Amino acid sequence: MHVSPRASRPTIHDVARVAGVSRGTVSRAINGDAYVSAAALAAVQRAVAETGYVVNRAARSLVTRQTGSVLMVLSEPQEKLFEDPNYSTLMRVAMRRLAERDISLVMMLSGNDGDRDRVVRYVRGGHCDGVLLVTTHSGDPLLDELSRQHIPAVTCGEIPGGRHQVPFAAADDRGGAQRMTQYLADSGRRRIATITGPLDTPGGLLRLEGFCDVLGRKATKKLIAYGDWTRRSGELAMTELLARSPDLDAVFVGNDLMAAGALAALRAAGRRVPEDVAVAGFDDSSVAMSTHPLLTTMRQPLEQVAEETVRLLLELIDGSEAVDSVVLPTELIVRESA
Amino acid sequence: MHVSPRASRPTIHDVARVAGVSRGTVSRAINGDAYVSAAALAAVQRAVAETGYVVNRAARSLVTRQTGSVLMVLSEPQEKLFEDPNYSTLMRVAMRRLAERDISLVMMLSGNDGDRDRVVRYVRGGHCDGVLLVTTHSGDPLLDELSRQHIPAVTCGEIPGGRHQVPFAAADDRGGAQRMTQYLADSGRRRIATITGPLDTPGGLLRLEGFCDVLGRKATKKLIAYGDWTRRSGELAMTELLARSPDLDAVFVGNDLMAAGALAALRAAGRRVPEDVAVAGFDDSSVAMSTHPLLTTMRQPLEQVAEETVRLLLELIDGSEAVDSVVLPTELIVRESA
DNA sequence: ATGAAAGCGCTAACAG
DNA sequence: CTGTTAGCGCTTTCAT
Repeated sequence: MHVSPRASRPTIHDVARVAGVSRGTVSRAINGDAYVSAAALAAVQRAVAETGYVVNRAARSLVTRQTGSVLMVLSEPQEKLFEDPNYSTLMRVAMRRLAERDISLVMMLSGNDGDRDRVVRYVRGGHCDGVLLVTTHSGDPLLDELSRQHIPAVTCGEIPGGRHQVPFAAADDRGGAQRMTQYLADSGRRRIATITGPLDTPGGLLRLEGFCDVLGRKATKKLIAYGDWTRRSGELAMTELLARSPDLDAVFVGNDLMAAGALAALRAAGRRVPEDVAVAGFDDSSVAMSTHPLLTTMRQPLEQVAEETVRLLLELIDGSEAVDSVVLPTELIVRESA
Repeated sequence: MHVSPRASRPTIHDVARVAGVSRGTVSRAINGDAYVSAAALAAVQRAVAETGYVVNRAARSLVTRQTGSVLMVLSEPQEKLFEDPNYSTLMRVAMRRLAERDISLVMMLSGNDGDRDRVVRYVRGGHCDGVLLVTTHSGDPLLDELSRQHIPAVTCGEIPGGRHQVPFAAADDRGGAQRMTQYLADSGRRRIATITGPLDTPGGLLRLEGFCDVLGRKATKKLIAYGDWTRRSGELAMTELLARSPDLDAVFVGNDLMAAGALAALRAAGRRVPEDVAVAGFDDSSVAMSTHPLLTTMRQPLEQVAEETVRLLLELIDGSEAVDSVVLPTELIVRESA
């Protein structure tokens, strides 16, 4: 006595029988083909409701060669993946916008070689109609595979050192950094230091460049320290800066999380913020509102960046040959720390 | 002149030709069937490498009626979705563990009715082999669909008011709350208040119950305020408590984020922490290390909870008729605030 | 141990 | 406008 492991679902055949039309007509009705009589359409709709029919995507994929899904690839080392609100915003927006078009979002990690291999196999297998890249690095073999297979792909944030021309949407990191540095200088700060993110990330590099654009020769090595976006690294970098340049009176930090770390280091060193040292962050993430003092920072239009990223991908999937990358303006948020 | 939109991929047919065997044999070789000669196996492997063959999942699904994918459903209103590290940990662990078995993770939101509908259709369509529920509420129509279709499902955190017996993995919220409340009492605190999470979430309800377990009749209405997990709600609730019970000397807050808000309210009211008022959180999330003073809190074994959740689901997918839910112990982390 | 052949459920080309 | 038909690429009997 074999019990079928799962109730078998109604097929297009059942719908055709109930509606009293052929399978071809059902297919046309379902897919919004113009050549369907009103009567047939109504009959099919009734039959679909009655049978509880849901299209079998595997069968459809087999013939259309479209999968109805988009792959989002997260390429950071897994641990610190989600300290950054960038990811969650993009994910949320992508889920919403793709769902509207009945495209499903599948997520894969690509932190180590094994992962990367899996992702390449997945893409090569044609299992998705497009790819959403997050923090991809320049040498990633996935980029080659993508262009070889002509799979639509976009990245959220520019790929650093990109010889590959994957379109992207991003905040104006460089301009934002210039703006903040200028603000610090305009406030009368004379010895302005910076703590950068990893220089192999666009945010890390571009924000440092913006800083240097404004300060020019005054941006000496002694005033630049390197972090990795984590709170802890900000704390360490600040301690180091204090040792190297005890007379600094301001610090532009590459992101809010590191700025929170810097604040802790400053407090430990007995410096008052902002009286002795002004501290500025970048992102306007939620931590900016939970530090003491409240953090002055550059707001990134995360939501918009995410929206644009997804829009770009959708356009490509819909057949656009090429799309233009977009860069969105940042906004200075003055609170207490600078 | 029609250009094919995408290079056509090698099929099992190509592999068979190159390997000099039949398609049936290739299929057996690929799927690890025992009845394949060593010679045939080697030939197939060589041919696969040579052709760059990757199985077409859609075709396979069509016959096996398995999809090789798991659906993760996020049922919170979209905005505050990711303030909670719970989600990201579960997602990360799920991606890793599922990838190991070549199962892909698709994510869907189910915040409003439209979303919920889509999810039900997706599941009804048989588009996934199992479902990972996150913060599902008791009345969710998805639960009915799941049991009707006999689709394996587990939840991360118990479903409140659950008549449905979906297996789950969770931290010991109630025990943890008891432990923390007891710690506060043992420290000599006499007027202990609490700020709860939403009572329709397991964490919200169970942590309040744990609080009441220890305090008994001393847990009066005047000492209980309600929040919604957000920082802002914690700040508001604390302000309210201070107005109602100015003599309180400790507060057990349902999560760290609200505790950060409570800290701000206390500071605004001129109370010193922990001298005047002890503050305790729950979760040991990253904000606990960025407050001033550092937050004393209960650590949830998030990573383990996630691991167990996924393990449970995989067992179900592998054919277990039923699995037991698991509850993991929490740990008291004493820092500066209490 | 292997080949041949029959579908899985669907779309699309073709007649009508 | 609609029915018929030929596959899409794969697994899985059934013979051999």
